[in-house]
Amino acid sequence: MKSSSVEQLILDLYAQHSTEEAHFTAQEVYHHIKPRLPSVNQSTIYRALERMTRAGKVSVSDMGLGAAVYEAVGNEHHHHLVCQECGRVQTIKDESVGRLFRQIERENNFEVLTNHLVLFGRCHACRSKSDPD
Amino acid sequence: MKSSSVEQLILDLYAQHSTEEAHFTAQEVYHHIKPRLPSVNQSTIYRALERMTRAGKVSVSDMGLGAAVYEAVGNEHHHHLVCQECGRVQTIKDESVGRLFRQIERENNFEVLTNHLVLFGRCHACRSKSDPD
DNA sequence: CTGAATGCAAAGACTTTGCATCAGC
DNA sequence: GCTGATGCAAAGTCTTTGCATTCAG
Repeated sequence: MKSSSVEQLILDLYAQHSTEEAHFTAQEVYHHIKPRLPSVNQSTIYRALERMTRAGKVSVSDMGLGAAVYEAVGNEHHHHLVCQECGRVQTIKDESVGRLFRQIERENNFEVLTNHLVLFGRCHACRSKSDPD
Repeated sequence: MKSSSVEQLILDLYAQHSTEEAHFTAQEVYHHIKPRLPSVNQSTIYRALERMTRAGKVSVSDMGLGAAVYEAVGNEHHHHLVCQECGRVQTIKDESVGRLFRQIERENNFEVLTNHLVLFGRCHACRSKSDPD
């Protein structure tokens, strides 16, 4: 099936950014697309993102921003560490995560579809600042 | 520091449920507390939950309900598998998750504070139904 | 022609906030 | 009296939805 023009623009947006850093809220996607397609409406963005999520083209997750973030689904899975104090986001590539998911699938008879793990905590800088162990 | 009466009622609510199943949205907490403390206001619940989260008494996570869910922080960490098709929630206790978190902490110099992992996917029943591998 | 995608406007849901009041120390 | 907690009402965001229109096959 051919993608709608909006879907293509969304994919272009992701293509313009490094895979690991490209995670946008629906609102951010909207503000990026709007200048390229001035007639576009917010609801169209929400509907396109939902369609693409169902189709496995993008994944959605909660990074603690009060809004869902979407990113393109690529071959390389990666995960994020979000600092609750300074908001810094670190990207980690960790095969261990995939291994754990496979193990959980086996042990629980459950197909894990989450492919983007977001963990919250405190980054090194914030730990050094407030609580020098 | 002494807890406010609202905090105590919230803790009571969690005490009344098995630790593993007690995850409520702020709205659900409100509707549980309201009959016990009719004067209570929604904003008080939100403020109490935020305070308790900061104090490490409850943890917050996104279970795909469109609202944050809060649960009491206990000694035993547990995690949830949420079926995207039927909504079923499975609880898993998995030391592997804790081990992975510790490993991520070491490798990334980051203190992981997330202690409740939520993974989305398809449960056994839904897999059998729609896609008998 | 028919189903999917879109625009538009409105509504819905969750959450936050400013301000006044109240309670505890 | 001061600080934190609460009530109240309003606003702010994010997101969904109903309906009419347009687009593609």
